[in-house]
Parts: sequence; C-alpha cells; structure tokens
Amino acid sequence: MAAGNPTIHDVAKLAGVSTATVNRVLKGGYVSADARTAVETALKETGYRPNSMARGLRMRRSYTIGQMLTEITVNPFFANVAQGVENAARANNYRTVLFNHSNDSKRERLGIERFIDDHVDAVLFCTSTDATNLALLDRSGIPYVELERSRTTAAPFIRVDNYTGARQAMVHLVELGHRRVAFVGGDPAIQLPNSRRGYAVEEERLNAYRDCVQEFDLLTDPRLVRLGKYYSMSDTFPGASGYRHTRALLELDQPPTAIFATCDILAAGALQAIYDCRLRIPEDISIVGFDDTLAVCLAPALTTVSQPMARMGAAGFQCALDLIEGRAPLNEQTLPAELVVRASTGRAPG
Amino acid sequence: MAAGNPTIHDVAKLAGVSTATVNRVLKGGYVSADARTAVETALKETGYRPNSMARGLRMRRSYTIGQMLTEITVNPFFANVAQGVENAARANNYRTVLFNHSNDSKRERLGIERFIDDHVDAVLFCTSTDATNLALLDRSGIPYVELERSRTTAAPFIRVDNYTGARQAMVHLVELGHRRVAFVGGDPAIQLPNSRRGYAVEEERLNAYRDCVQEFDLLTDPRLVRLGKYYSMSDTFPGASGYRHTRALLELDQPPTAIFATCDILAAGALQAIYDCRLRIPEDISIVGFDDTLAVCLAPALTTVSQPMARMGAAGFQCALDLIEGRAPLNEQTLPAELVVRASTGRAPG
DNA sequence: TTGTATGCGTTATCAA
DNA sequence: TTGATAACGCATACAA
Repeated sequence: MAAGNPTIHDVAKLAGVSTATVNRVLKGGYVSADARTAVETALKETGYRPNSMARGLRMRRSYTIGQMLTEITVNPFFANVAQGVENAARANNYRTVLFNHSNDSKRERLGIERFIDDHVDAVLFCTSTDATNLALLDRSGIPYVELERSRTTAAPFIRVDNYTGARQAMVHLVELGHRRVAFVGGDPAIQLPNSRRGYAVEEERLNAYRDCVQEFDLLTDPRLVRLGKYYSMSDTFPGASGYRHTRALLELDQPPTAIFATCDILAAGALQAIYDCRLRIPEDISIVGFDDTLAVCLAPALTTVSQPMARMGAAGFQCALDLIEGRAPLNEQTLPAELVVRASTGRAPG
Repeated sequence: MAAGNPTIHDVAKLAGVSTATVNRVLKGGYVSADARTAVETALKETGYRPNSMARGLRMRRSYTIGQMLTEITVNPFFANVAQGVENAARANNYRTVLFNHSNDSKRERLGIERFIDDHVDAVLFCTSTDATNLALLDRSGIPYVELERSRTTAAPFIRVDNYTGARQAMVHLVELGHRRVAFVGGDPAIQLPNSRRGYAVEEERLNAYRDCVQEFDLLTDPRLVRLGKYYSMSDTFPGASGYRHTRALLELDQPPTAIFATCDILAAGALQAIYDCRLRIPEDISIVGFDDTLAVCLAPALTTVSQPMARMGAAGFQCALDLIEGRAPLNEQTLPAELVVRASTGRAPG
C-alpha cells in the first residue's frame, strides 16, 4: 500500500467483485446488500481514494477552476476575492489554480494558455487586462466569468455598486459638516477604454463624488480632484501615489478638510502624508478609503467603503459552475458596498 | 476544433504519421526531416496542446504542488510566500494548489486528504499545525517540505535566521540610544511544544531581545516583555493584541522609549495605540516590526525586519522538486532576515 | 527511422 | 444484479 495508492481494481479484488460493482456502490446504483457490504469494508480497508486525473480524463472535466488575478501580493483585495472563490469551490468539490498577470497582457495570455493546458472547466477573472485574451478561451470552449471589471458583454459579470458605496462615503462626510472635500482616485480615462459595459469602477466613484458636490453644494475646485493610478506594480511603496496627491492637496492655499481616497492603499499613502505634515486625523482632516482591506490596520483605523470581496468570489464561482453544468447564470449581478465608519472621520474643523 | 481540443491523434492524422512520431518530435528523438516538418506544421495548424490529465495519468505525476498555508488573507506573509512558490513552480512547469487551514488541525487534515486525492507530487507547508497530519502524507508516499516552522525532523526545512534578524533590530535601537526597550511578540510557549527542531521562531526572537538587553545593559523589567499571539483568526482587527499590549506599556510608570513588535500586524496595533495616546513616532517613541508586510503602508512607514518570503517559497519549491525527482535536498536551509530602516525609529527622547 | 499496441485508473455501456 | 469491456489522451516498449 505504501507503494502506490490503491485503485478501484484493488478494492474490487479485495471485495471479490468487479470494478463496475465498486463503482456502483460509490456512485449509487443497483447493488445487492451482500456486495455492498463487501465493497464497503474493502473501501475502508484499502483507504481507497479515486484518482482525480483518471477521473478527469474519463469525464472530460478537471474539476478545476482557473483564477486569473491582477496580483495577489500587491492588494489584499485579490487575496480576499480568491479566498471567496476557493471556499465556494471546495464546497463543491472543485479546486482552483491561481495565476497573477501583474497587469501585463502578455503574461495574462500565457496564464490563459496554461489554464487551457490544464483543462480547467472555467476561468474567473479579477480582472482581465484585455478582451482579446478572453477570446482565447472562447476558442477552447472554456466558459469564464468576470469579477469587478468587465471587458466583454458575453460573460457573466459580478460587479459592485460603486456608485452607491462612494455616495455613502460622501454623505457621511457631508453629515460631519465637510464642505471642502477632495477626491483622490483612479482615473476613469485609464480604465474606461477597456470597459465594455456602462460602468467603470472609477467612473462610478467619481460620478458619486461629483453628484454629491453638486447636490450638497460643496466647494467645487478642480484642484481638489486628483486622478491617477491606485498603485503602481513597480513602486517600492504601493501607496506612493496617494502620498503625492495628498501632499499636493495639503499645500493648497485652502486645503480640503476631508479626503475621499477610493482605495485603501491610496488612503494609506494619504495617512503617511498627513502624518508627515503633523496634522491630526480626524481633528484636522478626515479621510475615507475604499475596499476595506488595509483599513483596519492603519492608524487611525480607516473609515472606508467595504467591498464584499468574499461574496464576489463566491458568486463568481457559482456562475462558473452554472456555466459548466449548462445552466444560464445571470449575465450581471450587482453586489452592494457599504460604508464602515471607524476612526479616521470626524466633524469638520473650524 | 471548437468542439473538443485537438489530441495527439489529430496531429498524427493530419501529418500522416503515427502518434509515436508526433511524440518523438515533441519530446526529441530520431525523426526524419520530412516527418519532422510535417508534424510541425500539423502542430501549428491544430494548435495542439497536450492534455495534462492524460499525461499525469500516464506519467503517474500530476505536476502539481499542494501549498498548505495558515491563512492567506490574515497575514500578507502567506501571500508573499505563496507567490514565491508559485513563480518557481511555473518556471518548472508546475502548478500549485492552495489550501488554508486557519490554524485548525482538522481542516488541515481535510486539506491534506484533498491533496492526496489530487495526487499532488509534493506538499509545501507554511506552516503545519501538527505532525500527525504530516504522517498522512508519509503513508501516501508524498514528499513534503516545511517552511518557517518545523514539526518534524525528516522533511526538508527552510527557515529564516530569526535570531540575527531580531538582533539587528535591537542593535539599531541601541545605537539610537534606547535603553528602555519593550518586546511585544509571540509566546514561545504557544508554539514551542509543536516544534521539532532547536529553534522556534518565537524563541529565537525573544532570545535575541534578551541577549541584547544583557549585552548592552538595557533596562530589565519583566513588564516590558509582553507575550501572546501575533493575531487571532477570529478578531475583527488582527492587530488587537498589539494594541492592548502597547496600551499597557504606555500606562507603565516608566513607559519604554522603543518597542520591538515581532510581527508587522502587532506593530500596526501598536501604532494605533500610540496614535490614540497622541504620542508621536519616532519623537516620543520608536517602534520596529518584523516581516516587512504591512510595514511600508503604515504611518509612519515602519522600520522592520524583512523576511525573505519569496525566496523562502522558491527554495521550498526547489526542495520539493528535488524530492520528487529523487535527489536529496539539504535537510535544512537558513535564509537571512534583514533590518529595513524606515520612519518609525529615531533617537531616544530625553 | 517508424508504427503498433498496451496500460495508466476511471466511468459507463452493454450483455448476461 | 453483475461483469466484461471500451474509451478518455498520452507515453513508451517493442517490433518492424
């Protein structure tokens, strides 16, 4: 037994039946009581476990989901989504294989080819760099699901209601009396061209900001809106961009009393900038993040818009499973984001 | 072609040769020039990719490594190690499958059984909860490697020189004039009973602290040594333990001028406590972390002992591959940890 | 230099 | 109710 795992043949021989009978007790079927007990004891004795490769070959199904992630180490967001997928997958006897493309379309292509080699039953993207990469899967007949951002309209898409989430953040600040609120966030222009649906993450968040500025008659100053990337893969400090923007904001003749940074990593950089300027949060300035990843670890603990990362992953897996098994999942699902108030927001000074 | 991927038979038929010949041009062997070109064009035309399950079945090798992690979402340390493993694995045509046991030995057991079902070629642990779980693999003849912590002496073990790393942190503080240095760290008593080798992570770090206190004649006060868990899986805020310990330290009649927190998550909690007490870092108090995970994101950016997480993962994979292919890797490898000085340490006040 | 034939372990059809 | 058998796609021993 030490040398090589027991196969269904070993079980059959031990039980004095054929492999077909063993299979029947395993999968359910007409088996006599005698045969059943014989097989069951043989099963126990051998400690038989089916060989997943043989089964996969035979069933033309690998029971494996490929997860294409941007970069699991650079933003905890991805680890949390992956975790959600993983748990849902395990519960359904699926396993997952990860691949990080680091926003490099060529690498993503490589990863997709690996997925095809692995005969994954479906692929989850969070998020894809490029619609042409997705087309590779179409050719192989492998279904896929997009999370967070969408590059195509054909595949099911699990999204988050970024508009409402961002709006909650703004309303919270307004209620605290802030009227000079800065926005530090992703530039819609960077992502939008790639987006195939009505909403790009960045656009939604920015729209919520702008709408609230209008609606609540906040100070409008173009210098308060700072757009760019959330973080750079190559920067030694991912929050560098948030740091720079915040420094610039604090040097304004009339600095904002609150900053809405639409990613906890940006917010982390903002906190560092504020710390360097020896300002006190929230007494001197309030700050709200987005994601709820680093938020709870920062000083002070960050008020942030929490994304349902694990739920997104789980919903994505469910879609994938539907696709695999020939059911038609919703083409689009929107999950809510929710403001979590912690210690980084307070009444506007003055 | 859309329905079903091309097999080696398709290629053979198209090229007008046998599957054996196709295999020969794929794997290298005696093939006539004519046959070779015919096969090569057929390969291109079909876009043939070998079926990894069929190959795995035939070769009795899955080209898959199982990674057993404590919990990828709770500490970025694990994501970084996993990333290191992953990259090394990909470079060697291996894939990895993750499993998080959340410090639950039963869950770990479950995961190992899944790995056995998957016929993984080897398992990497970072870290195992329990030596009896490892024994399951022995019975299946699956080799394994331990990272960071060891529960057995048989398997190769990739460790970090925690003593020297921690010592660097202490020397750094001493050089800055600190004489009242607190230690907030893991309790050796929690982990040591499980450890099968001379060094437990916690013991090494604590020993370095104690040795330095002696050697540099620092203040010895048992109240300055705060032991416990790095973080709790269930706490809403992982840094809670660091927060509590730090609050207690700051309430001492003679609070420390520096804190060595032996995990960035603990340090994050310490930063929050210090922030709440309206003390300024490093002017009022210095703090050093360990790991270099959150460090760069905290305010102020944390001076910390950097662990070679990706290297540990890569070295672990190499060991696993050696084991799989019948080579004998070193039973133990020690990687260095290195102090990274950032903004949270400065001259002792007063 | 090339092709035939077999087995890896599982599932499932079909005949008994 | 059961067993013999074929097939999934690949790799390879052996024969030609």
